[in-house]
Amino acid sequence: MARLTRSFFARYTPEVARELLGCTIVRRLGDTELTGRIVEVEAYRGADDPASHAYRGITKRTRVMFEEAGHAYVYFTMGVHYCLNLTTESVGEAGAVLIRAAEPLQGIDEMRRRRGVQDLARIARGPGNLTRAMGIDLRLNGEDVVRSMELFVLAGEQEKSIATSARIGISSAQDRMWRYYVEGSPFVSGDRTHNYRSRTAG
DNA sequence: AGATTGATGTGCT
DNA sequence: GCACATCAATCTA
Repeated sequence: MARLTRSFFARYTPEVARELLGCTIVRRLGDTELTGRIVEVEAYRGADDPASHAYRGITKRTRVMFEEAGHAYVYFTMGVHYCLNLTTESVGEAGAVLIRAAEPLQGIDEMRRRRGVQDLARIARGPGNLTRAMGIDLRLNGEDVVRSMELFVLAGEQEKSIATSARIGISSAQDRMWRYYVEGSPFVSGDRTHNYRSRTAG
């Protein structure tokens, strides 16, 4: 499968988010290649999205969300976790897709070791767990995933059964169904409440 | 300069 | 359901 291009990312964020489902995220660490099929994402935009880090404009942290699409936006949260986003939209328009969960494909033993759990379904379920499994931290903030050899995304089959819900851990903009996930996948995070409140779409 | 606040995960109850 | 680990950016003054 071919690598995702700049023009794939430089579009309306919810559309990019939906189409990232089924794509393969690749993390190269020297000889080892850690890969997973993306099964859960969330879309975040800018001035029109109160739930977004970019809502209040450009800051040191959110700068990358406003620049050229197709870059990694990595941030640290709760004193413990890193979260990986891929930037979207045109230059000057903020946008990013949070990668929330993936189905492990290659380098499973290495990811098990990094996570310290055996259960395949738990290795990359949840944004903090995914980055931990794949060795992603602030050093990759700003990485150009269109050109990088360390972190990139391969195109996949378009998912058929996609469900949506409000974004997890967000109190504002509850009416915006900007979380997308593969319906029924055991690799998806979120409790029964979140997934019950969702609806099929696509 | 100091305080506040998380786009979380786990383990215990 | 709830406590807690633990840090960087942002907010407040």
